[in-house]
Amino acid sequence: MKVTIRDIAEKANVSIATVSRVINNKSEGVGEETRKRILKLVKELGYQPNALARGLVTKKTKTVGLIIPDITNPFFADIARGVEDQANLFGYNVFLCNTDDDLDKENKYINALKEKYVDGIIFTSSSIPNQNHIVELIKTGIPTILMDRQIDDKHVVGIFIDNLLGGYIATKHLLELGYSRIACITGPLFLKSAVERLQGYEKALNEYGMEVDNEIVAEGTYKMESGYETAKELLAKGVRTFFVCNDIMALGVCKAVKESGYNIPEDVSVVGFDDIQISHVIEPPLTTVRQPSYDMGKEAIKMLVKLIEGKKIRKKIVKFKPELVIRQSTKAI
Amino acid sequence: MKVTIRDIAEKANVSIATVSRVINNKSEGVGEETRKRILKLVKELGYQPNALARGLVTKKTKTVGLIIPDITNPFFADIARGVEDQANLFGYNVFLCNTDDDLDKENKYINALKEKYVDGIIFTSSSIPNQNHIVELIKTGIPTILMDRQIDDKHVVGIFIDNLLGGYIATKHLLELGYSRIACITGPLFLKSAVERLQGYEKALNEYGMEVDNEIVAEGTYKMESGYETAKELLAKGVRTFFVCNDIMALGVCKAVKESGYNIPEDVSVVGFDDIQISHVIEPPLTTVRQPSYDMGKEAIKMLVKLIEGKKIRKKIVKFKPELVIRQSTKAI
DNA sequence: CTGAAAGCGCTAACAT
DNA sequence: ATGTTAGCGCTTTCAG
Repeated sequence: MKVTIRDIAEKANVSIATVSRVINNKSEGVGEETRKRILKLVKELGYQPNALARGLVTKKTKTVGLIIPDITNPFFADIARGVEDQANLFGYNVFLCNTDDDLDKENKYINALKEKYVDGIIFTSSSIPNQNHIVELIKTGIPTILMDRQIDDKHVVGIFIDNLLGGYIATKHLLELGYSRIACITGPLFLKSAVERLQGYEKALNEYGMEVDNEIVAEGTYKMESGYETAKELLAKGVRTFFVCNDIMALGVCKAVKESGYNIPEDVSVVGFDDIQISHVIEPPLTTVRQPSYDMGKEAIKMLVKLIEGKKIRKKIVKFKPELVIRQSTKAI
Repeated sequence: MKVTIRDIAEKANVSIATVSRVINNKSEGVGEETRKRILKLVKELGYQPNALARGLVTKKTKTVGLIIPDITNPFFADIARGVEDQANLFGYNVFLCNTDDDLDKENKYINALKEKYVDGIIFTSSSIPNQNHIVELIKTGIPTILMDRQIDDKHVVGIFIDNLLGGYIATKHLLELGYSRIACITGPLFLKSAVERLQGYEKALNEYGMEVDNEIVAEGTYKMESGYETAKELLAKGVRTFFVCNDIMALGVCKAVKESGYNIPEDVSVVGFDDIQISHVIEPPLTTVRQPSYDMGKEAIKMLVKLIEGKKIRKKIVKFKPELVIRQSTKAI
C-alpha cells in the first residue's frame, strides 16, 4: 500500500494540514521542530505526494503538452529537446504528441490533453485550411504557445521564424552566385511556412528581374523521398540549381544528384533549410538556412510558463531570424 | 466554469452514477432512452471527464513514461515514434524524458512519473554501474519495460537487441572483405550495449585467429564529434578500416576520412550500427547493422499494455536480431 | 434500471 | 503553530 499524507500525519502526531504545509514548503506556520520530524518521516517512509489528488484541488498539474508533426524529423526533435530540457528545469513534464499534420489527430490530442488537465500546450503544427480548433483552444483559456504557425488572432502568443526572409536569403544567395534557373522544391503548400518560403523565393527572383517559372517549382512533402524523386524529375529538365525548403528533402536531392552522375557543387548547387545537425557532416556540407530550433523550444516553454503563472510577457510574438549558413554545396558559376 | 458530471446529471434528471455509467460504456444497467439523453447532453455541453478525478479513484491514468537518453538521436526518435504511435492507438499518452544517461536525472524522472501515477514506464537507458534504481522500480510493481539494457533480475521484462551478434556480423563482414587491421570505435563503455558490441568485434576477430589490438580500439561517446575526432587519430595511425558502434559516430568518421583526403570505400571502409534513416542517403550509403527501432518501440508499448492490464505475456524477454545492411561504404580489398 | 453515499489523497480556508 | 473540515470530480459498492 502506498504511503499517504495521512500516514505521515499519524506517525508524526500532527494533522494532515501540517504535513501538507511542510511538503509544500509553506514557510510560515510550522515549528522548526515539527517540520524536521515530518521531513524525517517523509524520507523514511518514502512518501511521495499524489499528483492526481493535488491536481484535482489546485487545478495545476505541472504538465504540458507538446504537439508536433513528427518527432522523427530532426528539426522537431531539436525543438522537443529544447522544450523538454527547459520544462524539466521548471519542474514540468511534457506529453509528446505526433500529429503528422493530421487535423483529426490534432483534435484528439487537444482533447486528451485537456482531460488530463495540462497546464499549457505548445503547438507546433501548421495546417492552413482549418485553424478553428486552434482559435478555439486559445479561447478556452488554456495557455498555448504557437510555433511555426501564425494565425490572425489578437490573442495568439507564439514563436515564429521569418520564413519569407529565409526563402529570400536562400534564393538571393544562389542569385548572387550567378545562377538564373533556380528550381524550388517547396514543402506541402497547405503549410503556411512552406508558402512563405516560396514567397521569399519569388521575392528574390523578382528583385533580380525574374519571374517564377512554374516548370521548375515543385511541391514536396518535407520528406526525404520527396526530395529525391522531385530532384530526379527536375534534373531531367536540365535544372542544376536547387533551393530545397527543408534539409531532409535536400538530402534526398543530393542523393539524386550524385546518382545522376553530377557533383556538388561543381555541377549542381543546393541550398537547404533548417540546418539540422547532420547538415554539416554530409558530403559536401550543406549550405542552408539556419533555424535555432533548440533555442526556439526553450523559448517556447519559457513563455508558456510565464503564461501559466500569469506573468506578463514582453512580446506576444517572438520572431526568430533565419540565418544563411554557407557551406560547400553551393559555388559561384 | 468547466462542465462536470454533476452538471450533466442535473440537466438529465439522473444521478451522477448513471452518467458515470454511460460515459464509461458500462453496457449493463442503463436504459436505452436514458443513455441517449445523456449522450446528447454530453455532446451539447462539451463535457469532458476530468482525468485527474478519475485517476484518483481508479489508480489508472492511461499515461506512460518513456525514459530515453536523448530524443535528438535519430535512433531514439524512431523508438519514441513507435512507442507514441502505438500508445495512441491504445488510448495512452506518453511523457517524454531525456536523461543523457545521467543517473541523477533518471531517478528524478522515475519519481516524477510515480507521483503522476503513470500506468507504466518504458526505460531505454543503459548505464551499467548503478542499476539499483531500476531493480527498485521493478520491485515497486509498476509495470516496466526495459529496452536496450539487460539486467540480471528474474522479473525483468524487456526488449533487447543482440548487440554481441551485431558487433560480430559487422566485424565479420569486414574480415570477409579481406581486412585485417580493423579499428573499433565503441560507445561509452559504461553502457552494456557498447560493451557487448565490442565483445562481438572480439569474437569475430578471434574466429579469424586474431587478437584485439588495443591501439586501434577507442572508446567513443556515441556522438558525432566523437566519431570525427577519434577517426582523425586512428587515421593518423594508418587505420583504414572501421567498425563504428553507431551511425551517428560513423557520420563523423566519414567526414574525417574525406577531410583527410581519402575516399570511401576505395581507400577506407566503414561499418556503422543502428541504420538510422539518413544512413542510406549519405554519400556513400552506409553499410551498417540494422536495428528495427520503430518496431521495437511499438513492441515495447504492446508488452507494457499487456503488463498494465494484467495479461499474460508470452516471453518476458524479446530479443530482436540485428541485420547487416550492406551498402557502399565497404568494399573488398 | 437507477440512486445514495463513501471515499480516492490532497489543499485551502477557517478555527483554535 | 497547528487542527478541522469542506470539497476537487469522479468511480464504485450497496440499496432499492
